[in-house]
Amino acid sequence: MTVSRSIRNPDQVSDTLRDRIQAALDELGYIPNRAPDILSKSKSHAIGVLLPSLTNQVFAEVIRGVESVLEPEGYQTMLAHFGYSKEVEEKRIETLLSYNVDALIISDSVHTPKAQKMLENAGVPVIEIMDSTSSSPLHIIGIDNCAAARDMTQTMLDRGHRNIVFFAARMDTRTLQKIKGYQQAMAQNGLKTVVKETEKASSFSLGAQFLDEILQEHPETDGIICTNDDLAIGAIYACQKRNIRVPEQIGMAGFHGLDIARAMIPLLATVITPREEIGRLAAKNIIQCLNGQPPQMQTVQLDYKIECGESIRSNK
Amino acid sequence: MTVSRSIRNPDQVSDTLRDRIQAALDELGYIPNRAPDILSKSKSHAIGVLLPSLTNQVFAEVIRGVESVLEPEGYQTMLAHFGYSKEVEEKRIETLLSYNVDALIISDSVHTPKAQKMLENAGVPVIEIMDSTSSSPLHIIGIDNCAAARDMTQTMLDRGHRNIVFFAARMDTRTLQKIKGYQQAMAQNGLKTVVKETEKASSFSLGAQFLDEILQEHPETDGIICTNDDLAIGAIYACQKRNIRVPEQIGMAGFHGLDIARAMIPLLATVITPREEIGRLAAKNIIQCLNGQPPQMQTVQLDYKIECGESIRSNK
DNA sequence: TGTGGTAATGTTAACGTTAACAGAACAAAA
DNA sequence: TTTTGTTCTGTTAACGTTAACATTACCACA
Repeated sequence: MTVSRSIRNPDQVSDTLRDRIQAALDELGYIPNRAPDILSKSKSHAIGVLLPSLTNQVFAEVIRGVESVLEPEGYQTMLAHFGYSKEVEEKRIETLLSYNVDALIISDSVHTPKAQKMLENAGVPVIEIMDSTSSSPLHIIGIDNCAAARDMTQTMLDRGHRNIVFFAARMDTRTLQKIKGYQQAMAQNGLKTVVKETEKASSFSLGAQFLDEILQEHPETDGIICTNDDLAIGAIYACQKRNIRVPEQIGMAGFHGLDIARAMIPLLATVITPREEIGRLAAKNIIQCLNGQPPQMQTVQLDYKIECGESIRSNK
Repeated sequence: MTVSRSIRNPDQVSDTLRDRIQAALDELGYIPNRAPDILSKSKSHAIGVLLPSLTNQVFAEVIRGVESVLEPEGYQTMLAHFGYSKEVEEKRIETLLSYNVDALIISDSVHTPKAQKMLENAGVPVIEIMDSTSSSPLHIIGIDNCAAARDMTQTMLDRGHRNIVFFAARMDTRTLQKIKGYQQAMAQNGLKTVVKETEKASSFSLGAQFLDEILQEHPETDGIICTNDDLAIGAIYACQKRNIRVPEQIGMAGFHGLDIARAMIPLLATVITPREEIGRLAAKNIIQCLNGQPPQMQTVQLDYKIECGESIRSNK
């Protein structure tokens, strides 16, 4: 007990004893064990973060945002990812909760029934991030993917692109929202929609492959909007190989505004999303909950920004 | 106790009771608590993985490799990163060990004295990954970064590039090894070396900035080898903006072979590193240790591959 | 009806830390 | 010397699960 005190409340222990204890700790290389604390107080000082993918740069930046807040507060981030599979997500939720995480940040609104139940009974704060249009009863922090895609489509329409196609991948909630926004904008202008889709992960090569296919299936295509930058960049490279001029012959727009999109030539038209800010806000919200302050808002909707770059036609 | 048995050894419990228990578990949404097990057996069924960065795609792929092995074995991956800071690394090692991880995968050989001591006294298997030339006493799985950089430099020299400069960032062990390899190859050919370096993270924009600077400082430069693909790609875009022909005027080589490097135009010359394989092997090694089999080899050195792409001059 | 055996269920202790309380040591004042 | 107060150190119990052991229930057979 005196050792414990000497670590946590050093001034309650006499100088002599504290020095002797410290010497012993150093010699032994003592590392405190968190397990008993977790056991007796169900407080792990760890926050679970559940994302579809870690390879995806978008989520890497969300993590950075989360950690920038949690770390100075003394919380450990416990990462897990589920590869876009609801069944794996269910297992991951169970694992995180079994480690007694103090709160949970998740990134989708559709779950298996069992996962849904676990989240309801978790007994710890749960926050959903990424898409603000989610119908989930949880606290939500994200952007309106539907509106963003609608805006980007309208921007392309305004600049003279007509036969615009949507390239989708990983048909998750967010991609479905983007497709919806694209369809709304096209419908408003009385244009028909074409969506290329796959359950596969998005990648540069998938963008190139989709471009080849669309040239066959819809040679009239003069604009493409992609569910993310990878697809758009892959498609642009494929155009360059085929001597198709971007944006004169085909305009190209991505989503997220990754570093590469903002460095490449031509500069990619894209929707810049506040990924790091989403992570930061989610973490702040969690900290508030854990400190007993109920969070103010049910849903926090952040702004996105349409960046026109050089890969869609210029205004008029 | 009967509930515990009904979960772990269902056949030792009568059918009636098992059904009643299951019904209760379902109703309550029971999630087992790992803390007591961790406490009484010091077995968390979690493996700590400590990397410099998660944003860096290279490490994201290492993680994928690690998880592809650990997950089917029923182990949870506990990720932590330290942003290339030895002090943060020390804290992270302590945190991971305080959660009773069953093993540790680390990615550097230089640590603070305290961190060093913690690793020695950890009482769990520790494996170091990434650079096989490390002098650490631990089990090591990685590639010979020095030889890889030497090979790439020699390849560029063979193809007529002479005034080759090295672009470095994040001066970690691996980058230092690469610089060493570059210097060896240049010295063998009686050429003088120029290294641009910074403690900042590598990025596309840093590559562009370095290119601008080197054009000022060493206008005779006709080849650049970069510590990773990001820098090389940023530098190539900067060349394109300045109408400098790659590879005719300046040859450019990266490191790692990221997706984008293998999709872009011109195809980037790069060293393809077996990142996912490193992760897989490290995890397999850990599993072996935990199953009581001592690993065969102290150091496992994996192969890299020189990919010439289109960004260095063609052979003769 | 008891006897022996097996199948099913129950009890205890252990893990490491700390809150809450208990006790000891010491100094200063009466 | 005793009393009082303060500072320091010690004891106990709790957290949830499970291995190891203990007990009970039940059935078959003598």
